[in-house]
Amino acid sequence: MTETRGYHHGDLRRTLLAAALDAIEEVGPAALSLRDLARRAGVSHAAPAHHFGDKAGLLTALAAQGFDLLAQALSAAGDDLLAAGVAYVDFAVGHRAHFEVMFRPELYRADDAELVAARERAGAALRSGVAALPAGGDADRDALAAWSIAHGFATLWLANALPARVGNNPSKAARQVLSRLTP
Amino acid sequence: MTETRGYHHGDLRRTLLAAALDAIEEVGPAALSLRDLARRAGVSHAAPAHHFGDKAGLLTALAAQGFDLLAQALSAAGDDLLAAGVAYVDFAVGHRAHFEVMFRPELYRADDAELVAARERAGAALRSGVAALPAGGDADRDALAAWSIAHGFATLWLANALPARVGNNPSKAARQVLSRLTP
DNA sequence: AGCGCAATCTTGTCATTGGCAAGATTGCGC
DNA sequence: GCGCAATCTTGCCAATGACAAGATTGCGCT
Repeated sequence: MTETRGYHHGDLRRTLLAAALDAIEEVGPAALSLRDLARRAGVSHAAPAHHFGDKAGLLTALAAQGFDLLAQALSAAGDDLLAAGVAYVDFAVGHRAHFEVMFRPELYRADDAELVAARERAGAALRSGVAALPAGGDADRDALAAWSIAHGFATLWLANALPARVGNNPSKAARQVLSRLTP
Repeated sequence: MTETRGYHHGDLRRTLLAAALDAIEEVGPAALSLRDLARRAGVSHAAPAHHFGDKAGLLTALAAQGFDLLAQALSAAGDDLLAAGVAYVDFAVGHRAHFEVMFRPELYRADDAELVAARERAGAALRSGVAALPAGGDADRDALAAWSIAHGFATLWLANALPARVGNNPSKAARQVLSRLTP
């Protein structure tokens, strides 16, 4: 894969995205350095700019990829609200770098066409996850409540803000917390 | 207040913290520039370092201040769960800069003594807000669910991730969503 | 009153970074 | 096999964070 070591890298764009995920998990999306990515990929310091324009361009590509992965994860979880919520949290923990970029729109171009499309796919998957709710309630309110509780738990987990007693198994803890919504 | 314009500023520490809040609301906590703060305060580029050591030191002070303000806001909201939740969201929206720093521990020194104390005060206020819950449920789970839903809604609101139909009144929207927890 | 000293602030410097411009190399279409 | 555009490199500049060394000031102590 990375054996092509001529003047042309051959697969630099994907290599840079993968390196960015590693770097973001180490230092966070804000402290990401394009030059560091170039060093990790073994190319010159200006090579990334050709593929992504600037740092915001790279993060835009990463965010779009993230929304796409989230849409897939939510679709795979099916129509069960609890399963969708757990899938949401699992995605956040398992794709921490993607998740952290996705919900920091000041870091990327939120109006990018490809990104908007991916985000809408994820939104549709989210809505279909809460479609099968017990009738009688306000659907909008219930959907927003479900999204909020899953997103809040995931965010607090990633920020290391939760007390130790919650344990170290995000799926299990998330299932307990989310079950509060579906009595 | 800022009329003392001798060699010594007189109130530089507070001035820098206030300038930092403005700057963070404009460009986010990661893009904060110490040199920009120094320019806003009318001092030399190295002056901030004397009061805070480095950028992480300034953000640590800001986070501690934020947890303190949050503790006050939650205490003022009383023991009602819904009121506490709305107060949490109101704090996030009304003190956006503080809130964004507080839950990004990679930006500051999370083991700072003053900060740990303030965070524990906020945690205590949070727990007392959910203490008066209908008996029968798991208290830990209910507290975590309440925190998650309030935090998630606030985070999604700040990230501009919510659909337009939610409106532009965070308190009102938050009250509706939070009421899902207390039927 | 005045002296010393520490706190406060300034100037100067260096490595790192993002971004731009110009040039080198390569692979692909014709 | 030729031209050309895509890809990558080298070189450069301004901005930044951090550090060192020096200037200025106010406060405590005698």
